[in-house]
Amino acid sequence: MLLYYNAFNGESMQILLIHSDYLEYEITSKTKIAEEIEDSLKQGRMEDCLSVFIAVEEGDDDSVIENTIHEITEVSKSVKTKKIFLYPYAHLSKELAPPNVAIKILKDLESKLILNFEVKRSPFGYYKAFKISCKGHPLSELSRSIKSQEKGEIVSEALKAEEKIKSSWYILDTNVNLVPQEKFDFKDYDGLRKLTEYEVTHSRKVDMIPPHVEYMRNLELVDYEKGSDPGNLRWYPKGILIKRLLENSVTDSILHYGGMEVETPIMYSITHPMLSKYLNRFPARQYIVKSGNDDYFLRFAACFGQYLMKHDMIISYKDLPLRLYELTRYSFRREQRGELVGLRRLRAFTMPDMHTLAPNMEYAKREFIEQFKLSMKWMQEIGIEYEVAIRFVKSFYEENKDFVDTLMSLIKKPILVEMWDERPFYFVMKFEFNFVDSMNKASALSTVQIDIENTERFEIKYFDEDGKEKYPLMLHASISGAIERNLYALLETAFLESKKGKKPMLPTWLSPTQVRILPVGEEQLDYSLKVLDELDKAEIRADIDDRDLRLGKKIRDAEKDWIPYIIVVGDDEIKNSILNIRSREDSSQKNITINEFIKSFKELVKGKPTRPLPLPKRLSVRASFR
RNA sequence: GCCCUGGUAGCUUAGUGGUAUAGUGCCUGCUUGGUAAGCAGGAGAUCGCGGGUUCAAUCCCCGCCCAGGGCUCCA
Repeated sequence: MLLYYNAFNGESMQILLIHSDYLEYEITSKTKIAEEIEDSLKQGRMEDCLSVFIAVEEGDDDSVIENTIHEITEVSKSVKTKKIFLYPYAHLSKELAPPNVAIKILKDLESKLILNFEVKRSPFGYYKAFKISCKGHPLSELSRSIKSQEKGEIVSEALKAEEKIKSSWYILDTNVNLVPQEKFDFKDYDGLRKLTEYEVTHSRKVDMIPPHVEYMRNLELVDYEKGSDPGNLRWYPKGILIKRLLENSVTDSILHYGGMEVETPIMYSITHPMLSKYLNRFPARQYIVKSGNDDYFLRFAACFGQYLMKHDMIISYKDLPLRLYELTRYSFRREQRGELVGLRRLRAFTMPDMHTLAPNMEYAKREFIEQFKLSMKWMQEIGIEYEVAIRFVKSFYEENKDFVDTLMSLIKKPILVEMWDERPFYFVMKFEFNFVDSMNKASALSTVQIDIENTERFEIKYFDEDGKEKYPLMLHASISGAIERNLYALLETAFLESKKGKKPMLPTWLSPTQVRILPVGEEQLDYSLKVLDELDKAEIRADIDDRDLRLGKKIRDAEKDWIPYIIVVGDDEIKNSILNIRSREDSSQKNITINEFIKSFKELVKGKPTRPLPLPKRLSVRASFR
């Protein structure tokens, strides 16, 4: 099994630090476990250095390296030296690591320390004569135990491989020329410039709480939940309304496209042979759940359940393309603590996940293009601006340039391209639609990938015309990307608009309260309730501010709630059977009849799903969630 | 996960080695009003959690938790 746990308490690397006037050594003889060395390493001397004697213990792994560097750095600061002498010294421990592990850790340590220090290392596995002179001041002799990571964590091979993979960055211009990223003129492409900077150089200069985090909490949509693991949120009624509308909307579009909706378990056995192999080809960290004595991992997408389902299916070439779809509530990824932010990066998130089987690459490409279009349509429907990134294995690009032409003819703007020398994951190509937020951070929403290895791994087969069983190709698609991330993009978009001087708001079809009725005083309440009833019958989410407050106050509260339409009901309106309506979008006021309003409103939200308001309609009896 | 910064009523926040402001929200009463905040009174805080130093800790020290930023990473 390729998975590994680095963990378990107890093991630690032992180090002894001595601030020395000098340390010198000379090899006397070789042991069986000696590393190969050059002659220059047979003796050595360093002056005014921090001598670091090290014993790598059983169970130590890479995770001790950073901690050791940290310790050495701290001590070197306090004794004010930039010279480090690493000296393997087995006698510090009774439970030594295997020699190959120890050598690797020592070398890694050396190569990382060398970035900030002058470093010498004596060779591993030799008897050596050495002389040392200890400075003798209070801080000059220190010993430390460096622990491995304490908690069990599974790091997939793909995650580790990703660190090593070489990629090149280009911009595909509108003439479908591949321009090296640094040579492209970004003048008219600010969003793409930000995406590229983010992806290539990772440079950003920001120092503020992300606007969407303030919004999500202040609007009583979503909040942090201290009682859970970080990155698992609590959703209030208004938030869940928006979430459900987005979910229903994307599910509808996928069902119309031809996805067959299924539901699969959220946890799978860690020892299942097919699954554990796949875990290692996916760049994510997992949650582990115990059931009795068995370990299960929480799914990070709908892949597992759908693969296992497809494995058992009997599929003819006539049935292709075959698309299984699930809205994963939830997908779990145990992201690093420091990566989690608001709605942008979570440990539990909702994602529509569709897997399409295609008999060959031509077919797969055709599907890819259709799903690319479907994603474009989604982004357009929720009104989010995005930048396109495509990632290829180099050889795939060389063989499929025409395919790229087609994508460009659809998107008609420059695209960021990442090209891999070799294939780090299970896919040869993917696209993403990236949203760039108010802090110039980019994150992926829609994505489709062409997978060339998993049908074989999971023994997913179809019967071809010739009656033989074959492995199809498979596309992974998340048409909208994570639903939470869609809301993040909507809120950040609202913030970006507000910076331009517009009032921040959500699209009307997603606004929890779409219309608020404000009776000027108590005498208008009965009439106002009738108006509310009419709107309710028309399936418009309306509520009424029947609290004993001044009108100005009620208006202010409605504005703070980003309500798209405010209706004020006073004696004049009642007398003339007319509604006074203020629109948030353009701050205009209109006097129209209720039927006119309903008609224009329905026109505006045509084709969009709707749900009732999940809160009391009278504000006077509505509790606040925070 | 590591590094940096922060955590004081529901929310926003002032402040201090001798347990603490204010605004807002909430409750009560008064008021009745036209497009972003009427008036008054009241309740509301183990100052994130645990330990240490001290006669005394919300404040100083250590550990932890949570959040934001950086590294890293992605739906």
